[in-house]
Amino acid sequence: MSSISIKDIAAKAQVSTATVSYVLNGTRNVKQQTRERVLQVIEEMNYKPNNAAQSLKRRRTNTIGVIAEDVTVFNVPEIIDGINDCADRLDMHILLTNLRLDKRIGRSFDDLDAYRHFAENAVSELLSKQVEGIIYIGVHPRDLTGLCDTFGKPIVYTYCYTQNDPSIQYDDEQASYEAMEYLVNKGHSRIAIISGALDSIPSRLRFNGYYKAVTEFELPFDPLLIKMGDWEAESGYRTTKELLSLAVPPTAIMSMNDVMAVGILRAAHEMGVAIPEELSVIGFDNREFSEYLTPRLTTMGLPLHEIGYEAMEALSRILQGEETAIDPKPVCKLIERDSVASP
Amino acid sequence: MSSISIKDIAAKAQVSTATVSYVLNGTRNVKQQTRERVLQVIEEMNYKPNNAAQSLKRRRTNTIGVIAEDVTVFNVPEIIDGINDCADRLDMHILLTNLRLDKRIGRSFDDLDAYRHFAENAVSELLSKQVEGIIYIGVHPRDLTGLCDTFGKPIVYTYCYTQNDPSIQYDDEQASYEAMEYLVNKGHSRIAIISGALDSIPSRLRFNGYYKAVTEFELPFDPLLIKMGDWEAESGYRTTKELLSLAVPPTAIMSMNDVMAVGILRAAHEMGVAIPEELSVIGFDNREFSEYLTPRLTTMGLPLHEIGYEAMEALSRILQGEETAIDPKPVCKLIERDSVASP
DNA sequence: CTGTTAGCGCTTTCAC
DNA sequence: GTGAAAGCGCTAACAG
Repeated sequence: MSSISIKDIAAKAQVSTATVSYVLNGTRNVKQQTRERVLQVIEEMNYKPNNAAQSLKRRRTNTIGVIAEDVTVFNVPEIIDGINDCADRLDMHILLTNLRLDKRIGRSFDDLDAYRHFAENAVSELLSKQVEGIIYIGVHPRDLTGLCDTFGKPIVYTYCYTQNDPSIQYDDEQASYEAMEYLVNKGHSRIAIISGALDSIPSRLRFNGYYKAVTEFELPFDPLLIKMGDWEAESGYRTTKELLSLAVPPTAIMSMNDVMAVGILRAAHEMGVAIPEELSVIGFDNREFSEYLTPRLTTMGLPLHEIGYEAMEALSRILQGEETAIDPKPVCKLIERDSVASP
Repeated sequence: MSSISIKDIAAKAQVSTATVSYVLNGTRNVKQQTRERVLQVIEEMNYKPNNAAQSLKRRRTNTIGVIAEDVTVFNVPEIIDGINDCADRLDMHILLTNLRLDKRIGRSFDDLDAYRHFAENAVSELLSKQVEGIIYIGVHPRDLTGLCDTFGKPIVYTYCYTQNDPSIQYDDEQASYEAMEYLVNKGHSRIAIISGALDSIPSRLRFNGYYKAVTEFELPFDPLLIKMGDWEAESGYRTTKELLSLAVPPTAIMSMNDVMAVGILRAAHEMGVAIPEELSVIGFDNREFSEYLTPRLTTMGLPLHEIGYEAMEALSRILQGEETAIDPKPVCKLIERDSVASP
């Protein structure tokens, strides 16, 4: 604890503590000469106002809490970065809590009870630290209704949602549709899709985009081209083998994530099918590894930075008591690389 | 600001604020019945003690600051996770500051002046928030001496260092040596190495390990097997083409990072050299993508979680005033996958 | 076993 | 243009 306080500054500069406070905050006019003297003493003594005392007195902290389900999961750091970006601009401060869910409970996301405890503790601690609002970052898009109570403090969810609170999510359906549109424009019509786990929201939404594209572009609809994966590479591998063994195989495959696309690449390689010459592949997520694959994977990039930024902005607006204008959902952006060609 | 305070609880429970404080902190014996009444009121009113007031009074925050140069760089999240892990055990709290260096100044790491400003601000803010110490996480191992002054507060650096402060770093030389040892045990003796940028510390250290292995295992020393890369995939690609064109090409290549290993794989593929049958490859860093390459890359994994954990522990010991026992450096761990075979 | 009260470091009203 | 002093919410010494 830097034991040097406003009193020390006041004494050394031969003014009252009030005056020191005034020059510090610019709350009132202070004679030029006095101000300079104070400033100099502050500088000399490396004085830093005690933020706890300030908050206590001001009854404001200008701080919001961020609860991250797990900072080591791929989507989280970039979202945090977006929040920081916006918070810096708004001169807001961030208190980050890492729930460490992946390490602590593994993948049992659906069992709210398994981690309610952690979430409640995090909220409680943040509230105790007088945050003015909270942003909750999920590791997987899902319904978190009833996870925890914030006792009236505003909360914004991102990369997940609840039925009662505001949340910022990117547009999965549009992304899926746009990926299809890209493939169609390249000349494909026999396009297969490999889904993620069926009980997941992004899977459902991305299916919607797929069907919408199939309908709008009047593509031949063939149920054989629809495969159920589980987000893991192995499922991409297995289903691709099936797909390529079809009497009339697809000319393109859209994978609901990049990891399964790895399996697609592997299966095609083994079967001597050249990508993109004989088979186009498009992934989802723009994971870091996607550009290191051979061929470099074309994929839908998630607007992670943007949803973080928007979440912060939304929370800030709520704190200002502004009308919650419903912004358009941030959209995914296609990253064109080398795994797609015309058939 | 949850306007409900200890006074409200005291009034409703018909005791003094002191008593409330005592039951809250267990600082003194309170009659069972009284305690229960107080606890119940607290529960009912969702009372959370104001942490700012507590800190002010206690003159302790139990909080340390963490300055991350950039949370979106691959090594940082896992280090943060390690810090969290240890902090949870020690019942310490973390204030995380993200400098966003990668986005703000790009890769000009060596120009301290370009970001001194950001670092100083971060320290200043943290000090103002009464942190008891600081951990600084770099995005690249390098000398940061003179970056910023912490005015006497203890600071521990990790994934970077200064000449005057404690720092936690993993053992690069040992890792490089061990990778070589692994290759030698597999039967290789003509082992090439592709370095990172020459002005970087890890490059130098990893060279040391290489030379040490060459000497100890009495490998034939051939300068032609030593290639200068720059950490990027392209340099791995280029140098591998040179290596494979040698009169007597190497049977194994050790790459100083996984990204350059991608270039190696690509070059070998183009030249029709099978990995691992005709050429073994070992990478460095265990980046997420390394297991998605074909073949899955064998690589040296960095003990990121561990250095975070150790940094927290070291700082804690310093705060306790304990002797700074010099711990052994955390060591890298070989991740055996499919890119290495016997020649 | 419980209460009274000073005071942590700061901001801000009121007075001059 | 400046200062005195109250009080933010809490803890802990002191008193009973």
